[in-house]
Amino acid sequence: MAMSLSADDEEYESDAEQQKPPNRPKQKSGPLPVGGSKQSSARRRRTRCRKCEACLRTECGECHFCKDMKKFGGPGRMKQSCIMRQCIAPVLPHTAVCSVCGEAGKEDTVEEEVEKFKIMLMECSICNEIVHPLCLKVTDVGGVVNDELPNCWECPKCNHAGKTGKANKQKRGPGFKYASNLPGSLLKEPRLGRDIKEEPSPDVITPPMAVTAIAPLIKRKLEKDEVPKQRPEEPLKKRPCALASELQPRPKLEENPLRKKRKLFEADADSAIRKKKKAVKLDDPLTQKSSHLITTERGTEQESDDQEVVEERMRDQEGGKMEEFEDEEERMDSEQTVGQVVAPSPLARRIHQETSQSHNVCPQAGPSNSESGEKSQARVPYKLQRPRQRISNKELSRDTREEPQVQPNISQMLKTESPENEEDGEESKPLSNGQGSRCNGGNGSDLADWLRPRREVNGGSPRPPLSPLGWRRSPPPSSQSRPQLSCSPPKNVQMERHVIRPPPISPPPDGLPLEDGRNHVMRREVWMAVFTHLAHKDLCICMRVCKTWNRWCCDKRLWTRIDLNRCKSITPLMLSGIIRRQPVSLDLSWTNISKKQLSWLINRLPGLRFLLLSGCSWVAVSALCTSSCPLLRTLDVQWVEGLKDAQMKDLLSPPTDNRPGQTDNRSKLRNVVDLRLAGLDITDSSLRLLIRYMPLLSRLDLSYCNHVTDQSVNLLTAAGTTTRDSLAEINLSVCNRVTDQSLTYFKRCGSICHIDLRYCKQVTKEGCEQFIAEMSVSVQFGLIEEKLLRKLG
DNA sequence: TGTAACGTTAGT
DNA sequence: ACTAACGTTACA
Repeated sequence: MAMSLSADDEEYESDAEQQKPPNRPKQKSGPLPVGGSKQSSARRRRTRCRKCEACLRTECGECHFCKDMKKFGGPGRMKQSCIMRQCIAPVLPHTAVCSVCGEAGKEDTVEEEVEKFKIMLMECSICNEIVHPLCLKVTDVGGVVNDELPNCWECPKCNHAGKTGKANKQKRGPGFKYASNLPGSLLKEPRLGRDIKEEPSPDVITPPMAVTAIAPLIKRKLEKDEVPKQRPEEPLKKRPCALASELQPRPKLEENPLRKKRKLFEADADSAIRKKKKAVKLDDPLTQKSSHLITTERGTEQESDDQEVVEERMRDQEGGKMEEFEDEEERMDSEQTVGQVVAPSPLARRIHQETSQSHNVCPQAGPSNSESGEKSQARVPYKLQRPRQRISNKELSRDTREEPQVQPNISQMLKTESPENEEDGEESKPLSNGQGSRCNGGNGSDLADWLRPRREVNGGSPRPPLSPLGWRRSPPPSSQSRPQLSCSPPKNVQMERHVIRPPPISPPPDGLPLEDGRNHVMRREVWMAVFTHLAHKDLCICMRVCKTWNRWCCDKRLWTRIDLNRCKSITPLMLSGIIRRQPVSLDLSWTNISKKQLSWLINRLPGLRFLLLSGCSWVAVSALCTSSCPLLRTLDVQWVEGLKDAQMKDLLSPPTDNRPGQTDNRSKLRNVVDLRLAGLDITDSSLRLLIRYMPLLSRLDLSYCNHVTDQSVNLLTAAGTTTRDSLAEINLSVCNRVTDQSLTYFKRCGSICHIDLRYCKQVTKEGCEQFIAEMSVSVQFGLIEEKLLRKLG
């Protein structure tokens, strides 16, 4: 299509219509029949929940889909929802009815979760049938509820029949919307599903794989009203199974990622989880009071599973030498129940310790302490592959129907996701938010992991000396090389496999449930006030205390600024943690973040205002060329390796969108106010671009830019330029080609109030004094330091 | 294999 | 009737 539509007018659009764009599908009979009858393959189209954060957002106007919309001047051919508004929990349409009794869902008519489940509509991800579980009358087999999607399960019939859903052309399951239309690599994950490979992703760690039948249900229900959890796409493929598949063979899931997690109605439903365990058993999940059951189960199960995991882990990880890391949250998750606000049980602890290693299986595994970036990178792929191999082997030798292969994973998830699981229990009432817990669970630790190690890293890793100059000092050019950039950008980062999930939306619980069932006297906001004073590292520790704190501490208000400066390696889990916390400011300076990772990040941080990428590679920074971050105010790309004029052009130039209707000539960085270009080999040609595309530029750091001259300043302050009026602060320190002449140019700037010319060999003290004298007529400047001029008052 | 485009459904 | 957009198809 690109070609035929390359003409770029809207008018052309009509022509195009007539001419029939290349991609126009041939006429087809039309998608799914309505009515959701029992025919398999007749699927009810889902619709947005209207409640999740994504649904509540307004269109960004910037994404691929928005640009296609007529309202944004596009041709309106794609007909897709704004990327920022991809519903995380698409629901069944209101018109959906039970294929057995013909009636709608009636869960609103009862209070009890178990009852609700029986009369709510459930859509089978395999046969697409929508029914009230109660109408099925099938009690001998269990249904498997898909926690990822509201009202979705594998009905008892299909489950019992061993259908895999794959039959329906690799179905993704209801509500699983591929973001396939999205350009770039950002959203590749969905597709992955197809090939089975579910990769470990941050989210994976938190999959809600339920374990028991009813509990999950209950939980899900609760969540449902609060907040939809994840995105449609992920559910299927990625989330649930990712970890699992990675870790071990999961024939079935593989076939149909959608399927999954919990069994209902099945006496031994839980078997899935405990398969290894076997010790504990649920009677009838449906009728059981899940709470303690779950707890109990967990206890034992965990233990055994953990061991298995460990073993498995050892095997997987050569020598079992993983980096040590603390999975605080995991511990928290596994050990504590909602009500428990304090100390984990010794047993739990022990288990945790024993199994801590296993967690490393997850790609997240925070920053490796001593592991080199490369190493850690390599690790990922390794894991990814491993499982596959195993899968095939096991598949061959095992009854795929069994869920056994899932165990280790599950146990892991239990550990990591525990909050959710626990919630399943009756105790779940307090939070009852799978999503929240999930997020918190996995993320708390991830962050903790990286925050902690970071310290060490900081201490030991080579760091360019700080410049003596104030103003965002920057590492001197020559002296040191950029920290491990050499081994930087992870190549095989599986970003593609990451689930795209907005931050938690459900309101966190307001109270802190105690063991006695009551709430702590201090309400959430009070606690939050306290948390506000904690360092991130401490917040991470707090996140281990209990689920409630875990959620509270993940509040984005506490994470407006995330600093990963010089963090050795950026792991998937960290990325996920970042997304969840939705920082306003993100410092990734001197990290080896890859382009894909950065792209993935910024596309998910709509509120990002400050992005610091100094010392990163241009390859990574180039992600800004293709990703949208219209609200970015501060961009720090100083000392970016390979960033020269040509790259600056790529960075600043408006997107070249040839599609009809695309006439946005504005730069993606048009709202940048503070730009840091220290240490770059850029010339006036880059400055011209700045002048042209950054009309709001107020602070500009050109220190250590050896190509900057008086002429450069002349350009920036020339009549007719926006910078002439917008520039308030400029740093030209260590720009040896700048002379006193530049000072005369600065007199033209109406807003200038800070001029840093320190260490500029050709700038004289006399020149500065003269500037001050001449400016004194209108503005009083002073010398803060030698060659450092600042407006007084 | 990636994704633009489309027919049709869901909601107002 | 209209808009939004889901889920699928087919082109490149």
